[in-house]
Amino acid sequence: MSSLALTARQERLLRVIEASIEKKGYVPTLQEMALAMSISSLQGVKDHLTALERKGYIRRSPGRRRAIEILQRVAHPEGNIPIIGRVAAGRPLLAIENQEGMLNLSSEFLGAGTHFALRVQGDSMIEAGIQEGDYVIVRKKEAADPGAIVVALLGQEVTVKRLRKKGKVLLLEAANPAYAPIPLTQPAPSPRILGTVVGLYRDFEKKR
Amino acid sequence: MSSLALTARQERLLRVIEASIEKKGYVPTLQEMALAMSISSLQGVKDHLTALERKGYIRRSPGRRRAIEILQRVAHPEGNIPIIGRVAAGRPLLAIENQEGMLNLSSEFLGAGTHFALRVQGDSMIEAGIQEGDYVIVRKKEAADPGAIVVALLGQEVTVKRLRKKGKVLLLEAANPAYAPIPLTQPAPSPRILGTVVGLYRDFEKKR
DNA sequence: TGATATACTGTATTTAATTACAGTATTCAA
DNA sequence: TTGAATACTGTAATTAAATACAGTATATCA
Repeated sequence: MSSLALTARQERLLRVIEASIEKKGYVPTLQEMALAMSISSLQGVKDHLTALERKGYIRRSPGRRRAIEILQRVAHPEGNIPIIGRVAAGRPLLAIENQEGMLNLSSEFLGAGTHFALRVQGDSMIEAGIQEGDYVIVRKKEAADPGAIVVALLGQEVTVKRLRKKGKVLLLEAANPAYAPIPLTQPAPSPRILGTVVGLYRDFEKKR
Repeated sequence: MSSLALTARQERLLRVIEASIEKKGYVPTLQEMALAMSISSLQGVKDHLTALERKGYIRRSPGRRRAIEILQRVAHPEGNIPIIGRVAAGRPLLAIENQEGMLNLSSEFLGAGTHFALRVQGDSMIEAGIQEGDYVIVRKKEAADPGAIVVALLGQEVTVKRLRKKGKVLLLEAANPAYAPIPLTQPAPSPRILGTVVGLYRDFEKKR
């Protein structure tokens, strides 16, 4: 199901169409697209649409007005958060290595900010009701308050821990007492907080 | 923000439009609406649209094609599951008494069937990782396999329990050993299974 | 080095889809 | 008891918007 890559202009147009559907609820006209893309001729827009259709991103019904069906989105819709499989430690700060899927939550539950979901491995937070296989919903944020459950990068590994303050030092503490707490002021590679856990989703059916 | 009530035909038309947007991604034409409504004249459809606009359910841009914006939905969109506050025991089988909000999950997580969400009260399932305040996502189903976590109606109360089979009798068992198991073959009022717990959502922020 | 894709401008034509007009039949509240 | 809203049929006129045609320029690949 891998589609051909889009050029910058083609992707831009697809985003314009997606934005109109998102905001207004209907497909824009060629003239509206041309305006949004700063193209004076409708033929320019049409060429892009033809390319988008050929590449499998949209489907048109010839002749009919505004009959563009989006088969494959490029922009994340509002409230759709990516489930990431692996977190890369390099630059940019949080590169999404392989996106495993999407989790859609209504935005009133998410609040502001950028979110991602992560599948929990291991049982270090079992005492806090977070089990292996659960998806934690994380808001990207490099600082957090003591007491909050955070996602932190320890070298190459990503862990879910509770942030604690012991005197003056911040600790990453597992809810399971079998794991030792890790001070945040550790020598290289220093642990880095990626975000705060704001939600949790568990699938009782597809859990393996 | 209370709008005027819709007649049966007006509501039907609004559902037709919503269905097209949901499925195809764009607004249907008057002729398509007429076909779906079994109306032979476009004027009939137009009259309904005028009524829908006057009542504040849609917004049209005069003259422009397929420029219908839905301001207020009547049907639950795909993947949007209602969070119910109270479950009524009477008829219909599961009347939604007061809807507290909506939880939107992408349908690949939900699978087929009708779903609703319920806020967990009490700690009877704490051992299974289900805490007070969590939202359990339930698929409506009157039967369940032993081992599944179910939502059952006990008289006027709704509880989350695990279904067990002991010999020939089915039991509703709390994960917390402090609670005694309840046999399903109990005298009146007999417990009734409302559905199977297929998912769980926890909000770490708004939890009170 | 010629073929093919991208990325447009500009005008003319066509048609899908809305709008307009003229009616009919019920129901319901003032 | 009449006026207003709902719920349509049927035809004709209009126009928003897609399509068609004829170009230009650049980049890339084989």
